Amino acid sequence: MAPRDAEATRRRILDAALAEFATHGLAGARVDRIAVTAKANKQLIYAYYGNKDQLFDTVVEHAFQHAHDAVPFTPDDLVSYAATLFDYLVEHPDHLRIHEWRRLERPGATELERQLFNEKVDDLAEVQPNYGKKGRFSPADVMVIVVALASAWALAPAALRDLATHDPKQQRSLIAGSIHVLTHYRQDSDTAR
Amino acid sequence: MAPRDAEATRRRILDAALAEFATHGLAGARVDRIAVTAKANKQLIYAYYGNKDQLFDTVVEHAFQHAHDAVPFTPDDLVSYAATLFDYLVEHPDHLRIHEWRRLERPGATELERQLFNEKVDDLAEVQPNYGKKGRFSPADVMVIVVALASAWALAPAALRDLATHDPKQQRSLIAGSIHVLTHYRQDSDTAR
DNA sequence: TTCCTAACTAACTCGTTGGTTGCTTGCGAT
DNA sequence: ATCGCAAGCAACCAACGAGTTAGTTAGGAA
Repeated sequence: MAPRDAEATRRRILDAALAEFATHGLAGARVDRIAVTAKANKQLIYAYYGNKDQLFDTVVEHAFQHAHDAVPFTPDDLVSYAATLFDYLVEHPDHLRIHEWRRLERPGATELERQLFNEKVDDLAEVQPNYGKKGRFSPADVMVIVVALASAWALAPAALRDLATHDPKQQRSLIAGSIHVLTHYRQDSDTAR
Repeated sequence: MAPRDAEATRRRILDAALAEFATHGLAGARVDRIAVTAKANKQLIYAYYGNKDQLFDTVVEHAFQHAHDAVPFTPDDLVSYAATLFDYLVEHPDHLRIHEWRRLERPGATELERQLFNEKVDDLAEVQPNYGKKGRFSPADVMVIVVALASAWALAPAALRDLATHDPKQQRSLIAGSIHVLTHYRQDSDTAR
């Protein structure tokens, strides 16, 4: 398995690419560095993944699938879903960064991504059909809030994050609490100024 | 004012740099492109701003100051603060992008940034001294939530954003409503699973 | 008018980087 | 054993891009 194992080499390259792209982004990443980290010849990167852009796309797709598999969606319990998503982001900061780079450097959504979100939103709509009313949260808007809160501390400006809680346990507790409140105490009047 | 106006040239370069960095980031930006856009000679960029990195830092600092001036902080009315912040982000997508790039490519906070956030958090602590209790939101944590919600739609994954409301008015209403609920209905028990 | 300085410019340098080429090496089938 | 082919490699290259240099032009002061 050690020598001449194409599959293992592919994986080593992909892992190295994930690390490189996560820290430097698409434009900042260096193919040579990926080759060194992966202990693979540079040419193999091109042989297996085409070019830098395609390699990046492959990394993104993998990260997405990985996250989807690791964080099961529970439309009837958004509190624990947010908590699980939060835990995932804490444990895989590289994946979060990859998605940020991707949003900035490669706008647009892949088919897989679209499909996974559609699925989630549909599941949510089934459980909470009343969301759809005017002025209320649509299922997709609910997801937006959930995702935003789960990544709130991770995405906060450094200067602010330094002032806030550093304890992940407490962060998760605050996120879960917020979502609990939001899903149970809905305001009736329009957002008074 | 047209010819040989150093101040105007400096500003043109800065504007061009903002646009270039906002779309391509630090690593992806091209100094030559900035020079062309600014209708200035490349050397002037180096004469006025040192090098690419310093130019980027200057742009970031300017954007930060601009946002701070445009969005007055109202610690006693977080709902309207969030709404105003949201409006600013909608009207200045470049500034939001610049700050994202900055978080990814130039970690760490500048002195100005630290100072502005300290100020806000202190103001908030004064108005809401009870926030500090254990398990509750500290002022900084409140700010984290407010910022996260104000930028929730802007930062959502493309595939999800496509499914959610596109109407900024409604987005703002949902943001304001969420913050209203969060600041008025605090949960008592610890985030039940 | 003449000088001096600041604003501005064109053309170059040179290290870097994505991508390629031609070759060698090991492994499994015949 | 040997043939065929996929896996792997070192060296190369053209293009690019940050930063520099040596010079020209405008405009105000003496």
